Amino acid sequence: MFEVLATDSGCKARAGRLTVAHGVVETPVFMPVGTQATVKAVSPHELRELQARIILANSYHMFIRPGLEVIGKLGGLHRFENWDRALLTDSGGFQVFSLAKLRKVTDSGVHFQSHIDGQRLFIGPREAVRIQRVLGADIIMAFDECPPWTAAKEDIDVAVQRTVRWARICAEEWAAAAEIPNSKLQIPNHQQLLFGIVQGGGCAELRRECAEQLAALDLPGYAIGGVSVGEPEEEMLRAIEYAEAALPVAKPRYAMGLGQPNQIVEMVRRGVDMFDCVLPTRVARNGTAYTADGTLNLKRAELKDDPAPIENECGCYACQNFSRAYIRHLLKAGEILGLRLVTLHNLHFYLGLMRTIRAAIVSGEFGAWSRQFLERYKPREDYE
RNA sequence: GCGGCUAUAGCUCAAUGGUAGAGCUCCAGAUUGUGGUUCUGGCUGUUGCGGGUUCGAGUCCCGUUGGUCGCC
Repeated sequence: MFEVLATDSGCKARAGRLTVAHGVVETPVFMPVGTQATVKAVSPHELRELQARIILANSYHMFIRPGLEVIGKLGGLHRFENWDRALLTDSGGFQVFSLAKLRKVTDSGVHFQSHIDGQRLFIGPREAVRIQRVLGADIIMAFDECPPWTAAKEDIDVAVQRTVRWARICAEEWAAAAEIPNSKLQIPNHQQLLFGIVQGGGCAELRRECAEQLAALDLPGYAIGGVSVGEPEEEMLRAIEYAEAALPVAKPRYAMGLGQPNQIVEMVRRGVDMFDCVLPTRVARNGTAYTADGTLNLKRAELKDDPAPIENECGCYACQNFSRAYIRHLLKAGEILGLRLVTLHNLHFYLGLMRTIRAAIVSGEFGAWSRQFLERYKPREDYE
């Protein structure tokens, strides 16, 4: 299912191939985020044209709306959203911690209130796997506890122990291919790959311990979670290094929720294969485009009569057909096309970046290429 | 023509006779397992104009101009 095809001589970057039920995914890969069974502002047809090979959806959101019965009845998430390539669902762990109003965490799972209608619900490791079996994604995620970056070390320790315990239960449930109530969709177990999630905050020992415990389960892949939760960039990269060092080389590594283009290059260098991040799509909706030089705020007054495309060398639909002046006008006027064009551009940028990275690794030029890229790319302001 | 009301930031409007403000717009930022949201900053005034009263006037008085409503 996963093969490492080439490894850089100067760092841990590798080019790989991940084979799942709905196709082959070449890594390093960026996965556009489609939380509510849609990558916001773009159609599946456009995603195919952008050469997206795998996208995300979110169990938590699907579970509370429209609900599993609906998706089960409509034949699973692939058919529901008309996406025939690879699909990954997040377990809902993160959302329970970031969105739910009230929640009570016990060793068996999390009791919480829906952020939509206040309905009281429960998700634990077994529930998370069952939900994701109904949804039917190619890759499913273990149910984890994602504490805030600022949490005390004891609390992070508790989260790590729970996350490991829950991962074992998820693996059990996954292996058992249990009956799924209310589902017409029966997916053979081998068609869904379960990924474990490493927690441990900024603590080297906890990251290592968590990664080792999960590695012992011999899951098809591993994610690094508990990042993109407000930590400074350097600490984030260190957390990635701690986790990566204890993960099996032969399995894909997925950095959850990350990151900026320069951060992705840094993480590829550290051996990460898979990424998802809302930035290219979210920031597009606020009028910001990614370019090889950094971000460009398209609402800026100085662009009001600029005939140039967002980015000169870009081959995306927006850049091939429209000026900055026009796109700025659409954004200022609140027109939907503005959001769509910037989203298409940003996804084109991210997906193209990954193809370039992969080609550089394969040809042995990744070290030189990445230095050049990081030299030119001016990141957004530091977090604080 | 007569009478009433009214005139304050680009817009809509606040401000006991005591340092002219708010919302929106505009400008500049933020956003990392989603947030078309939201948040943080910033610019802008001969208070229609001319006089007067007062220690002090956006505020009170007189005149004037524009707007608006009503009446011959």
